[in-house]
Amino acid sequence: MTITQLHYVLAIAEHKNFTKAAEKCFVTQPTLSTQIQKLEDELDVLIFDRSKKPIELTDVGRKIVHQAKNIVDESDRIQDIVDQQKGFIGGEFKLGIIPTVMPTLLPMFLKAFIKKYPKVKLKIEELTTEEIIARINDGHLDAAIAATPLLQETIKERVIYFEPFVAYIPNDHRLAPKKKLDTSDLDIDDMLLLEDGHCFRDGVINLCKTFKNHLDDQFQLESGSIETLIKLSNEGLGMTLLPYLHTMELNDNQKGKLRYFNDPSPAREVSIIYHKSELKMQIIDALHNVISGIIRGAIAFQNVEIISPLPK
Amino acid sequence: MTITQLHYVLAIAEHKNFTKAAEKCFVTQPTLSTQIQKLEDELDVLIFDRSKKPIELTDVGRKIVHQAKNIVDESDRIQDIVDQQKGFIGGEFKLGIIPTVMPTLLPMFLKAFIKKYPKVKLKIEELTTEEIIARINDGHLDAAIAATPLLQETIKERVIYFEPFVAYIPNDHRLAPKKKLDTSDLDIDDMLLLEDGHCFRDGVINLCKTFKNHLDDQFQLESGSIETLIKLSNEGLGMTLLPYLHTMELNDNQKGKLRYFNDPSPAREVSIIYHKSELKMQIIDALHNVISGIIRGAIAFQNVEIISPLPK
DNA sequence: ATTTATTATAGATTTTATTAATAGTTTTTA
DNA sequence: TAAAAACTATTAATAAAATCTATAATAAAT
Repeated sequence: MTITQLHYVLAIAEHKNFTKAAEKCFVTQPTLSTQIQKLEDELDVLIFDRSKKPIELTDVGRKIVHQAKNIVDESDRIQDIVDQQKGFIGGEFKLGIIPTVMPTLLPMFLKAFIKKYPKVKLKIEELTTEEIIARINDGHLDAAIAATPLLQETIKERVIYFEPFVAYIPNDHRLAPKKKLDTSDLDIDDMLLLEDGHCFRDGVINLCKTFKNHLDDQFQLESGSIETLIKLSNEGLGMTLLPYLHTMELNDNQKGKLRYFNDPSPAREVSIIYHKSELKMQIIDALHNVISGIIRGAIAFQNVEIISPLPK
Repeated sequence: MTITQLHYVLAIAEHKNFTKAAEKCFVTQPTLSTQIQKLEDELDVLIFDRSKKPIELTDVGRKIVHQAKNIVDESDRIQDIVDQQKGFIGGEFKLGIIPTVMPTLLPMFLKAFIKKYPKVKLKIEELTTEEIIARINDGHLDAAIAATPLLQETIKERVIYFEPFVAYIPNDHRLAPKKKLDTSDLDIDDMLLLEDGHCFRDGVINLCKTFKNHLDDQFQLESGSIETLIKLSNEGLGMTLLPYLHTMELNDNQKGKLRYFNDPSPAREVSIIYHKSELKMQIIDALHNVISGIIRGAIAFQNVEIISPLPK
């Protein structure tokens, strides 16, 4: 049994197709077939059921794939150990970021990071929390920046900052006269929300639900971006809530519509999250250091109340 | 990087000598040298410091060896998974047994076990608890039978039975007239003990210490076997304590000298212990089942007080 | 029935691992 | 300090293997 064979097994398990898996492994399909057969001979079990289309795993196959993933992960860590020893921070690193964090946070730290760690090839993808969790678990992401806590057994979280919710209220709104808001002022029914799948949406709903038991499921309007929410609000279609960092680039007219919350302000917790196997931990450390160093200047709220980003 | 190379690394780390390691791996020394060099080239670090005699690990080397052990363990488990699937119980299995359990327990279960699982090649070694712990941790033992609890982070325990302590008291001893004993009757100073290193000795000391604060370190006599203790006691040199199973093969005259304890009788807990990685778990299960099935007929004490087998 | 998609097989080629013999070190011993 | 002993590294030949190209076989889809 070789580690290469295990890589092949994982690739086939993922693509359910010898030919595609072979491409991903940069070998020809017969190579893959032969190696899988050799492994199956050696173990004297069938790992794949080739009679089904697309190919399926046998029962033992499923367990073997799971174990193979362990072994491949653990063997990747040998290179990690060497890198750590040498103080080498480099290589490809796949980072996911949720949509409501991406446009504000990324410009703040990206330049500083690639300057400080030029050997890291960052591949950044905008993904929802749900997609991020799946991809961290299957190894397609090395880490991600998301709202926490996520209560995921297999994923570790390291808090970067707390970002308060700020209300954006049109001039004719019932709350416009108030200088500061309390969470009890909020009413989900005149709140503009992001569309389904955004955890910031779920955070806002959770916040409102704390003071309202039943949730009327027919919201008037939903949007895919915070910029749109602001424009809709300007049209008098309702108030909305913004993450603090989004308020920094507003013009003076828009800033006049902002209303902050009384302490403890509701806030979301933004963390760098990664698989519990802690692969590429040096790069995760580096990211955490760069981001929290930069964010410390821009945001420094202590007395906040964390709102869960999870739906329901 | 191949699993074979990792095996080579582990062998050299263990024997601190390329030539000996090569023998253990059933290859020639140049093969080993070449493979290690290839691995060192690939990782671009030195794993071994060949300037020292005997050879030493570098700092990274130590970490790599530790990780290599993980990987090799995890890859062994693939065969385990297959065996489990097939219901196959076989292969080599190295079992350690402490000296005070060996002569009584082994004859009881060995025959039944090899009859029920003829494909398992049991290799049994008599070892002290300390040796057992070391060898389970470094992988030289698959499991062992020892007195517990051992409070070892890396080792799991599965209780097989509780074995009461029984006093063996010469006719002229001050306790001889008593029908039943209490632990408070015991005095470490007229107790015949096994020599250092036996956990049964430590158990007896712990038992006596519960009622005596300071321990006089000058015992008159110490012996390496329980049979000798009985003979010494017959000579009037003091009383001694025996594990219950040892009392079953005494002759009638000797049985007359036995005194049992009032409930809850002091007892030792005898368990099958194994590394937390749970390799070869099917065989461990099989052993546990056979032994507890057999022991259930011979020993069935419930109301006992477990005495720790650990020194100090 | 024909096409398409997919895995298996065969034979040639390249790569890799292994060995035996030996060279080059370092350490031990006389 | 020289000789012997004990080790590891190197070399060259050989055996083993992994991989490739080309092709066959097979099953599903049209």
